Amino acid sequence: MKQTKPKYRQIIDAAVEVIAENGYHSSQVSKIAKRAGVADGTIYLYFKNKEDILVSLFQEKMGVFIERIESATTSRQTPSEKLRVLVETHFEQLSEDHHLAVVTQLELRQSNKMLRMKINSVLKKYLDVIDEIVEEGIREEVFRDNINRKLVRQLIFGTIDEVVTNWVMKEERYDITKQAKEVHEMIVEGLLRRP
Amino acid sequence: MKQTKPKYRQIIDAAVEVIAENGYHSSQVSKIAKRAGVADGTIYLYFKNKEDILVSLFQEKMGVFIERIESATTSRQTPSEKLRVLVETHFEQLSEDHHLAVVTQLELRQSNKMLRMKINSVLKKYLDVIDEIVEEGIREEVFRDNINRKLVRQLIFGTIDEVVTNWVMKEERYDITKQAKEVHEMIVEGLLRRP
Amino acid sequence: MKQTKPKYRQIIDAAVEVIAENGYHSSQVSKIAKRAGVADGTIYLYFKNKEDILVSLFQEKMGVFIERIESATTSRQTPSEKLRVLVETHFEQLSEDHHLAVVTQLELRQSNKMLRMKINSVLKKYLDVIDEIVEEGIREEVFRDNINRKLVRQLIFGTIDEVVTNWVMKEERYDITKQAKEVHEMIVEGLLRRP
Amino acid sequence: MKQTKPKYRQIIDAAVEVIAENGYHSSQVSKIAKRAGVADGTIYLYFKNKEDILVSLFQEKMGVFIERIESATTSRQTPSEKLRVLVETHFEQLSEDHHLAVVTQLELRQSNKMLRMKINSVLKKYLDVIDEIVEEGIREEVFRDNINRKLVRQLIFGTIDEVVTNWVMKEERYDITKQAKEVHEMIVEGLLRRP
DNA sequence: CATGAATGAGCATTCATTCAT
DNA sequence: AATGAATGAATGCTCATTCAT
Repeated sequence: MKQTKPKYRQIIDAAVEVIAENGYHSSQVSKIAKRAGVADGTIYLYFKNKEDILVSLFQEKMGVFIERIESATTSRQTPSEKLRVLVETHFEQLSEDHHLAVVTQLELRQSNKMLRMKINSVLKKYLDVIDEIVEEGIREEVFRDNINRKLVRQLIFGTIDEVVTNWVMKEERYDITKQAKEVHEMIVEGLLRRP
Repeated sequence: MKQTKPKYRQIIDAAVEVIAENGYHSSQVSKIAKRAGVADGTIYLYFKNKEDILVSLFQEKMGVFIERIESATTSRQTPSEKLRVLVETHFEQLSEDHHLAVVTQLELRQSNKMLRMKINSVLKKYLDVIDEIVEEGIREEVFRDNINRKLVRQLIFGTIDEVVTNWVMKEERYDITKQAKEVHEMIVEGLLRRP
Repeated sequence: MKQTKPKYRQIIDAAVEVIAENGYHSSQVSKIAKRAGVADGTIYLYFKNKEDILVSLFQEKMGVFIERIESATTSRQTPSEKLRVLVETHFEQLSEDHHLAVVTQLELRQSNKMLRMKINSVLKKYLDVIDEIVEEGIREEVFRDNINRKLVRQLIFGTIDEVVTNWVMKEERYDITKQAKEVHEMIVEGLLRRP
Repeated sequence: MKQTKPKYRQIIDAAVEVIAENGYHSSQVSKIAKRAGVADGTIYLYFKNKEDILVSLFQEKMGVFIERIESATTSRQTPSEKLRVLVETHFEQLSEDHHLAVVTQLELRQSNKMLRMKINSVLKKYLDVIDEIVEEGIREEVFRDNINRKLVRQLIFGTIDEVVTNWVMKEERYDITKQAKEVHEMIVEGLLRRP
């Protein structure tokens, strides 16, 4: 069956697979091309260079990833509920895409400083979502107002990231989505304003 | 002045410097050898291969790092105090050794999966320290007993790591030791048992 | 304004420009096609391959070049006058077409042996013109009869070519047409039969 | 028999052979290394990059080439004799080293502008030798004093170069050293001061 | 113990040419 | 006739590791 997906997406999907399976350093352009079913040279019609594949990959995948989290946290929810949904959706998405989980948690981190800067700018949008929920929680007097917003964001993201990384390194042998509730409670526990 | 440090340590110190200054991927064995003041071949009398330099580096440096944290958390302290001291000592040590901070937070993460597994086994000891403090807190009924110990450890380590990484990526432009108190409070707030 | 020149000529003119501006090795077929305002594939409807563009270019341009020299050396002139006109016309034509000068003197020489052999067969006609003038000079007893005709031709062509190349390499910073008279005198001086 | 020549010279000699036999564009570094009996990487211990091999090759070979011409034109000779010896020595040397002749007359000319600039600066010394002989001839009132020194140099070098190139392109099917006398006479004929 | 010259596997990228439309 | 997306062969250079001295 001939691939009919636009080549750009075809290549990105191939890259995720190849990197997840072979690791970042064993993922030659030619291997990605082969998996995508295109010639080596075709890669360069759609991407500036190898690094551009990785940046684009991250942008595409994280774009969808973050959008889903944004649309899952609707206006009717309380800030705490939003955080719960954020954790849940984060875990679910990685749970459903094994390759993506490996790539984002392990492989893409071994890229050079330049690439990681670009990756961070993509992550910025995710951090903004967290910031907004936290801000809302404080405004609505659900969260304590004596917290350092930036540190709280780092706690939330750092915790989620560490939990996911541990899960991936344990070769995803347990169901991470079942931890969402606990992780959420643990995080919120420290944020709630006491009467 | 001729170097009199044993060559093993000489090479490890050179590696930290070279990696911090040039980045992981620009740190060739020959560059490390030159900085250490030995011949390229000499490296291989003390280390199995390049990866072994990095693993040893991490073991040596983290060994001291963790020992200091262990000895700073004495038996007279409460679990919460111990956590505070842990955060403080963590921040202080990286604050005092710029090279080490860059290497552990940024450069060593670009290593391959294999190397990072070995690094994780070194980190295990640190995580054990955290686990013990948490366990003690629960036992002494200071921390809630309905928490998931493993997740709490991931929250503590994930948060500290994220805070430090942010600081290093911001080129250490602020004094991270001043954040120790807040980070500690933020973490403990979620752990404390309520009356 | 739409190009109305036949595509064949359009492409050759584009090639001269592109090669003169970018150098031989940076003159990709796609760049020539773009300059000519045609698609890459169209090139191959008019030329067998890239080398064929260059050979055709040289044939076309040198065809005109040599024709002009032939028609400038009329039957009424003495052999020495003909040589003077030959040098003059040679210099003038390259002087008037900067791109052509760069391409013939510098860029086309970086082509491979095969291409240069073909170029030489184009030059053959020019060398014939020289031969004929020399022959006439000897026949008319203006030039010495103890000269080696082939060597004299090599002296004439070698000198003219070297003078032009020096001029192009000096970025044409002086008026080469002003040297025609001197070059001619210098050449003829060695040819003239002494009383 | 193990090669004992210093590797630097070994590689240069291999390069001359390989380029003469395969042409400039088919002379991969790996091919040169193989011929020199060293590993590819070894090349880069002695040369900065591929271009550096070619520049060094030209410098080394032309260095000797020019030195021989210089020492053959001794102080006891007249300017005209010096020119004769120059032509003779030029022809003889290329006659004795087929590979070198092919490389200097054909292959090295297809290099890029950068390389040719460097080659020209090596040639400068040769042109200086010519200039000096011409100058001496004029000073001693053997050559006419109304000649343009620069143009004369271009005539001498252009002629010699053209004669040699024709010989090489004719696959050296005749003995070029036998032409030295004639070429010399032809050149000097135009230079001599008439009584 | 120490040296450092030598090794050689490994890979991103370019670009002339083709061919389905 | 014209297009231009797709092809895939081809190569200079780096650097971890070895080993003769």
